[in-house]
Amino acid sequence: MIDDLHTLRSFVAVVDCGSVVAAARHRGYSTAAVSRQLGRLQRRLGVRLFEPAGRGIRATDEGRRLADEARQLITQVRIFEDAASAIAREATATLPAPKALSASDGSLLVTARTPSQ
Amino acid sequence: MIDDLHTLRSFVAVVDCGSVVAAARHRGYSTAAVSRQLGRLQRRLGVRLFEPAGRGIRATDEGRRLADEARQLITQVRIFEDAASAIAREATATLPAPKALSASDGSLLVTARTPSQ
DNA sequence: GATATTTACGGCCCACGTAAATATC
DNA sequence: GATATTTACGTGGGCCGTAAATATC
Repeated sequence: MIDDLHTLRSFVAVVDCGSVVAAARHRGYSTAAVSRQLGRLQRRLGVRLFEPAGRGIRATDEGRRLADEARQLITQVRIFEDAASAIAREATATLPAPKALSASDGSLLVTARTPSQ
Repeated sequence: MIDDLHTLRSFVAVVDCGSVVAAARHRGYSTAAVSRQLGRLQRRLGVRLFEPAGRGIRATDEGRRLADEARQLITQVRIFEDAASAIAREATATLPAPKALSASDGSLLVTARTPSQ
C-alpha cells in the first residue's frame, strides 16, 4: 500500500535527473535520504527500478514505465491540491483567518460548537 | 503540499460513514487518531471540511466536494499500485526472490554491482 | 447515563542528516 | 583523487493509543 508521496516525487526526480545527487539537490534532501527512499520504494513494489551504470545509476525499463505511472499520480495530486486551493479562496469567509493556529496538537475541527442542525 | 494518503483515505471514510467512530473502526485506527487526521488535513487545506451536527459531525459542501476529488486521487493510487503489481509479476525473474531482506536500514538498490554499461 | 468528538499525555517508530565506506572513472 | 551511491549511527518529529474532558441526546 503506497502511502508516501515524497518518495514517489523523488523517484520521478531521479529518473528525470538521471542521478541521485541531482535529484536530491532539486528536492532539498540529502543524497542518502533519496537513496534510502529509492531502496524502500523498490522493496515495497518488488520491482527493480534502477541498475548501476558507470559511477551512477540508470533506470530499468520497468523503472521508466512506473515513473510514467507515478507522474500521472502526481498530476492527480496537483489537481486535488488546486481544487482545495480554489475552494479555500472561494470560501475564505467560512474560515475567516487561521489566526494563531494556537493548538500544538489539537484538531480544531469545531472552533465554536454551534447548537445543532 | 499533500503527502499523507492515510489521512486522505480516512477523510473519505468519514464522509462515507458519516461519523468518526465508524470510519476509525473501518480503517483500524482509534477515534482520536482519525479526529486528529481530520484536524490536520483541515488546517493544511485551509478548508472547513466538517461541522457539528447533533452528537456527531456532518461534512460541509466544500468537504463533500473535496471528498470527490480525494476519491479520484485514491483511484489513481490504485492504478499505480496495480501497474506496479503487474510489472512485478511480469518481471519476477529479475528480482528472483526477496529472500531475507536482511538489511535493516539499507536500500539494497544494487545487490551485485555488475561491472558497467 | 450513553454516544460522539476532542484534547492531554506519554511513547514509539520512521525518516532524516552527517559521516564513513565502497565503487567507478 | 574526484564523483556517485550506499551503509552505519544517532537524533528529532510526527503520529498513534489510552484516558480524561466536553458536548449532545
